[in-house]
Amino acid sequence: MEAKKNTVEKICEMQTALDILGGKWTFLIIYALLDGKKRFKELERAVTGINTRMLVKELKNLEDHQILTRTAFATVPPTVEYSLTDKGRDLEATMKYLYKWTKDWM
Amino acid sequence: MEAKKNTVEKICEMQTALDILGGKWTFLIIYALLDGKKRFKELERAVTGINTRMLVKELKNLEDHQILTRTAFATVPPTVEYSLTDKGRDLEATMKYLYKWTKDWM
DNA sequence: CTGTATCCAGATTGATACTG
DNA sequence: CAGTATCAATCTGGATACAG
Repeated sequence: MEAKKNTVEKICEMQTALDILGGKWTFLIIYALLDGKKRFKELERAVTGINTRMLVKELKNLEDHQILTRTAFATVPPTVEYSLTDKGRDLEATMKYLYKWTKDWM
Repeated sequence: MEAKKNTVEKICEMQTALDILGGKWTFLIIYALLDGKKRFKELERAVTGINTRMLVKELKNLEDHQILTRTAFATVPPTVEYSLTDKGRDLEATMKYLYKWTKDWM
């Protein structure tokens, strides 16, 4: 019989998740991809204020953790599409409630 | 007639919220307070890995934004209690889904 | 278009020591 | 217990310049 996890244990688990998701831009990038795949430039436009260097870095981070996938096409000029994996899309509920909170309180 | 907000606009709104919530420890502190008020030392123990300086700073930040309240009692030694406001407690759904995601995928 | 590389200033974080 | 103070290390932002 498994004991119910206490708050401290839950926080430790969430810490692992927030190591990945806790970046300054991470949530916003995921949110931007919820309505479908986007190209690099589209993301740069969607996530207002981010710069190229940070976007590259965050995308790499999220790809490393299988939250999104990167697909490159050998076109000229290059086309690269980013889209959420199942793991990434599963954050939709979290995002939806975070946005609701934003609307209600900000 | 109000047009439906597009993703870019929503991201801009969420940016304001994430300016407050996006700190490295913010979500964890709020999560720790969801099951009731806690003292400074209790929070320090609950949020594994945080140090005094950051906890002070984040608590101040969250208090400034009316997400939690700070109540000091003139005892020896001092007692200070932190608890969520309605605004803070309204993040419960977001937290619940974030924890669910953590359990499912980490 | 999709990045990489570099420089630099400023903000954030962490460890430690100390106060009332 | 509940913080403050201080210093060093790390992270981040913004402006370029440039490559495939």
